[in-house]
Amino acid sequence: MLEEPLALDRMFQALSDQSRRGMIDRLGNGPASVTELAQPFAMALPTVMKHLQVLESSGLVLSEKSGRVRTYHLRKEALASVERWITERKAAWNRSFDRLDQFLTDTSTETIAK
Amino acid sequence: MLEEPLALDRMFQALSDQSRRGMIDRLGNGPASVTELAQPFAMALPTVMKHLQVLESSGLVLSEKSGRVRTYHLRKEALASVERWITERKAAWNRSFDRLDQFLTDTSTETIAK
DNA sequence: TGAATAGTTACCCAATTGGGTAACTATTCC
DNA sequence: GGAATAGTTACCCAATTGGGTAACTATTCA
Repeated sequence: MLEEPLALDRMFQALSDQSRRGMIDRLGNGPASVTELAQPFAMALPTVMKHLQVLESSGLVLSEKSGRVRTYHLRKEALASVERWITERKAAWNRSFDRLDQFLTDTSTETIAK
Repeated sequence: MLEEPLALDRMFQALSDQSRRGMIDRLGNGPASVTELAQPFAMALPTVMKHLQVLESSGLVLSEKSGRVRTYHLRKEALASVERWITERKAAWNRSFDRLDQFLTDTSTETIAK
């Protein structure tokens, strides 16, 4: 339950690059090899590999190699933990709005009560 | 409706640092000055300012200065656009699961039909 | 008006990042 | 066994990042 802050660091970092988000989108359609993932990008293969390593070390993606082909696939639970961070914040913000509402209500009631 | 990719880059980048996420958490409780935001951190003020500038240029946060005090506050709509990116992906993934389900169903029906 | 406060600017520095080439190691196919 | 394919390793490079110090400019308060 205790979210590792460094893991979140790496996930947000991994998501902060358009190309990497593109690779995640591609993987949303199912597993793919390095070459398939590289195909839409005007990048040298080793550069693509670095992006994939960033994604894998963030935990958003996994790979295993069979023969000469390495296949990547999504780890949806990881994306879920990013989502959790966001929804927790939204919840907290709404709570503090509620407190403000309450304060305003109390204040105007008092004013009326005078 | 067309999400600016570079804006997302900057938001995810801004969220990829624990200290910056801490400042966002603090701002969830209401607006705060630079000094207040700096208080929990063992960082020099100019370092804190850089974090705040990263947050502001990502659009997650806004500030205005009155007298000698600069006050920061959240821009919740911005966090919402990060959230949107994530929920869109989740939706897409579920759709591709549905297709897989359909495929498996069709296949087993065929097999039975033989 | 002078001291204290709040923030800002101008730099410095090492580590990381996102891009690249060249050369290499498996695997697989004819 | 040799060529083609898929990926990997070892480097290089400039720009960015996350930290810092020193010195400065408002503002506000006594």
